[in-house]
Amino acid sequence: MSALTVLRRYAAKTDLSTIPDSVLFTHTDTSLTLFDLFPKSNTFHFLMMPRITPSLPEEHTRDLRTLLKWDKEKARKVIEGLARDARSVQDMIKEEMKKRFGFEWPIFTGFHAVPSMEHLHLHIIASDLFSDRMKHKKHYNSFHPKRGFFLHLEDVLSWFDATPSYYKTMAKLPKSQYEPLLKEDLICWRCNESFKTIPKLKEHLRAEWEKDAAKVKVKELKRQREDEEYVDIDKRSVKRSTPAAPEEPTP
DNA sequence: GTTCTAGAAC
DNA sequence: GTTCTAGAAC
Repeated sequence: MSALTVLRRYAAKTDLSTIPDSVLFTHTDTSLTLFDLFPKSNTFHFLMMPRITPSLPEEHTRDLRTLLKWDKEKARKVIEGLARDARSVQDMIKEEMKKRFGFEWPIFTGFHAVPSMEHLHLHIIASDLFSDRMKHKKHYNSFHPKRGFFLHLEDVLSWFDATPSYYKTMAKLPKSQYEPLLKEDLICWRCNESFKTIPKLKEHLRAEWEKDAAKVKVKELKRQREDEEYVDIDKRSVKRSTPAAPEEPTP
C-alpha cells in the first residue's frame, strides 16, 4: 500500500476494530484521530480526518482544496464537525500535559496548505517542535504558526463567513504560492530568532520548552515549602492553644 | 511521507 | 574531518 494513500484506507473503514490501538487514538461517528506515524512534536501529534460515508464521498475529501471546491455549506459542515471533535482532543492533550508535565503549552490545530498524503487531515500538534523526526527545513516551516503554510483551523472556518470573493480566493490554495514558504529561513516561532541549521533551531526550541517546564518545578517546590510552613504554624498554634486564626487567603 | 547519499558548509 | 542539507528514488 502506498504511503500516500494509507489515510484514505483508514477513513473508509466501518469496522474500526481492524485498526491497531497503536494507530487509532480516538474516534467519533464522523472522525478518526490517529497517532502521527512521524511525530514532529516531542510530545503530542495527532492526525484527525473525516470518515468517508455515503454523504461524504472520498472524491470530495482528497484534501482541503478539493473539499472547498465542493458545495460550500457541505464543506462548512465537514470543517465544523472536525472543529468540534478537535476541541475534545485538545482537552485530552491539555489534561495529559498537566498530568505528565505539570503545565500546559500551546497546541497548533490546522491543515497543511499543500499536504503530502491523500485524504483530508487536520494536524493537532503540541508546539514543542523538536522531535527526533523533525529533520528538515520543510518539516519545521510546515508547522510554523506564522509562516503561512500551516492553515489554522479557526482561520479556515473564518473564510466561510468572509465575502464570497475572499472565500473563492482562499479556497484555491495554489501550490505555487504555498510551496516556496517551506524554503524560507528557520525562525523560532516564539522569539523570531533565526537559525542556520535544524539542529541549532531544535536545541533552542528544546531549551525554551525546558525553561517553561523548570519554572513549573520551581513553583511546585515553593508551594510545597509554603505548605510545610503552614503546617508548622498550625502545630505551634495548637501548642499555645490560641484560637484558630481566620483562614489565610490562598495565593 | 521517508530513505539514501553526494557534496556544500563549516 | 564532520555536520548538515537537499534532491532523487521509492
